[in-house]
Amino acid sequence: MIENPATSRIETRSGTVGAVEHAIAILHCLSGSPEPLGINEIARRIGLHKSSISRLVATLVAARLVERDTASARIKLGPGLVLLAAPVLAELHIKDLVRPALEDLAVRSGETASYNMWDGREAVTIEQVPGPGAVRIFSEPGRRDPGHCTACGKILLAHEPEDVIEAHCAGALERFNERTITDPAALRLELATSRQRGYALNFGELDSEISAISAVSHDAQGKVVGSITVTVPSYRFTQERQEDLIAMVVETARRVSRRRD
Amino acid sequence: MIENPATSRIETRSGTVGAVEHAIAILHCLSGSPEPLGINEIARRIGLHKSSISRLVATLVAARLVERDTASARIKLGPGLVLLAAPVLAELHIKDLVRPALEDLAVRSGETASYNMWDGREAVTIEQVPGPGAVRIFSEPGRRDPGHCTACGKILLAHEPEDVIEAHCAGALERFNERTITDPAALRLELATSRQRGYALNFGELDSEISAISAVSHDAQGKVVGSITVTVPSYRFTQERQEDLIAMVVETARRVSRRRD
DNA sequence: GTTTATGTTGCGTATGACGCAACATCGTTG
DNA sequence: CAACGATGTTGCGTCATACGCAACATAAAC
Repeated sequence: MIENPATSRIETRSGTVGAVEHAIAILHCLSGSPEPLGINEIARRIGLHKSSISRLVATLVAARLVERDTASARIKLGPGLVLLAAPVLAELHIKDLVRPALEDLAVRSGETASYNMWDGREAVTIEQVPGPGAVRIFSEPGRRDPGHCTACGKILLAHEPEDVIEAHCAGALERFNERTITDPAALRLELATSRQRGYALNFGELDSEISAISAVSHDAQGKVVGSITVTVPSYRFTQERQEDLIAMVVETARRVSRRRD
Repeated sequence: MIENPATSRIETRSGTVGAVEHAIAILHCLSGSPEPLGINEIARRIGLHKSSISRLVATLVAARLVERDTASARIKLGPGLVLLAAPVLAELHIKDLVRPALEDLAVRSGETASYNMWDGREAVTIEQVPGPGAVRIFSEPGRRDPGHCTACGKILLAHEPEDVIEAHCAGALERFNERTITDPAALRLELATSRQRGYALNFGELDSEISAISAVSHDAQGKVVGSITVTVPSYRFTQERQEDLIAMVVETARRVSRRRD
């Protein structure tokens, strides 16, 4: 029903409930935006009528999955999500396993360390520990990184099923600078390489001043759940440091992948 | 419209979208259950047909808000919730403000400290730091505590709007032992007292071996967002310790309520 | 004042969400 | 091994309802 270019896409699959898909689209839409959105803005992005969005939002507000910003009356994600996510977070051992590992990594590497997960479209920063240096990379939890031009995005995408990778490569690969990989074939190769060597690199492909290394972590069943990333100012990303940093990232990723719950 | 004891209730309000309410009911249902649930079990609790639940769940699975347990194929909350909650958690300063405060409190009090939020029906443990002692209270994040017989439940409920309090007092107040407050009038008084003195106490009203102290924390706008709780084995909850513990809890709650974002 | 943007609320219609029942799988038990 | 029970998915018809429209409210812009 749509051909709106820059929208959070809706595709009415069968065997699923449309209204709920729309509600979820709203959540993703808000999650993708750094600031609260108005009803009209959401309607524009999703491709539904104002009135429908208004009612859907009212439903989500009642459950506190979203809330209205006190000042602007615009809509943002709400505390109800934290309540629902709490047991999942506990099971993922974010606090007692991932966070200490990130702190350790940040100290040893001297750079910002983060933990990311793949949301089906992009990599999302879940947890982050800034490096000790004066010049440091800063990124808020919730930040989203594209799959074709960031270290965490590439390594997480590389571990998705083949059809997801294919769809992504075939889609629009936005160019951010001359380093960005925009050729589908080149990206396919890059992902395959990253997957088999166990880590992905980013040489300023999104922002030329920022480089990074990322490796995936597994859960007790061996399923990929997230990735450990170190983000480094490009001018510090020298040949000799790369080896050490890669080793640290890979080792940290393995450490948080501990067997057993 | 409720006479079903152990169900996540549905009430079809106007101006909202029914199907989405049902999907949210499923999430709450799963959140309330310590273990994964089958389609039939969910259908029973929500009061919808198997087939409807099946389709709703399929929709939620596609968005990874829920997932199927690898072993049992039953349904539990999924990692997509973590992705959505990440930005909200950051804004609530759980990691950089609440957690350190809890660690400090756990050390100083020698008891388990936790942070809880109200989900509209019960108090939910968001973050928790076990005490240093050999005998310690343990509670998983995601754990839910009733509003009429726990410290965090009482203090959070006491700060809800008047109609919520009234509805709760008028509802079924389950008796767990001889200390549980089951008289509506007594509960109303208890809540009012707790609110005005700034903290709530629990003298083994849920489990006679467990006592607790809890005080609310505010956000930058002064709105109540959660509560700080210390949980103490009842045999250690002596008169002389109470004063000190109360002071610590109240002070910690104020500390995490810092003005400023 | 006029004008533009933004959000909520009846209202009719056609879409689709629900319940039913048949069909698959399993796991269990005699 | 057959027979059973319990569980989950999938057409199918129908009635509820989610959607778009348009009018109304508010508020901001110039």
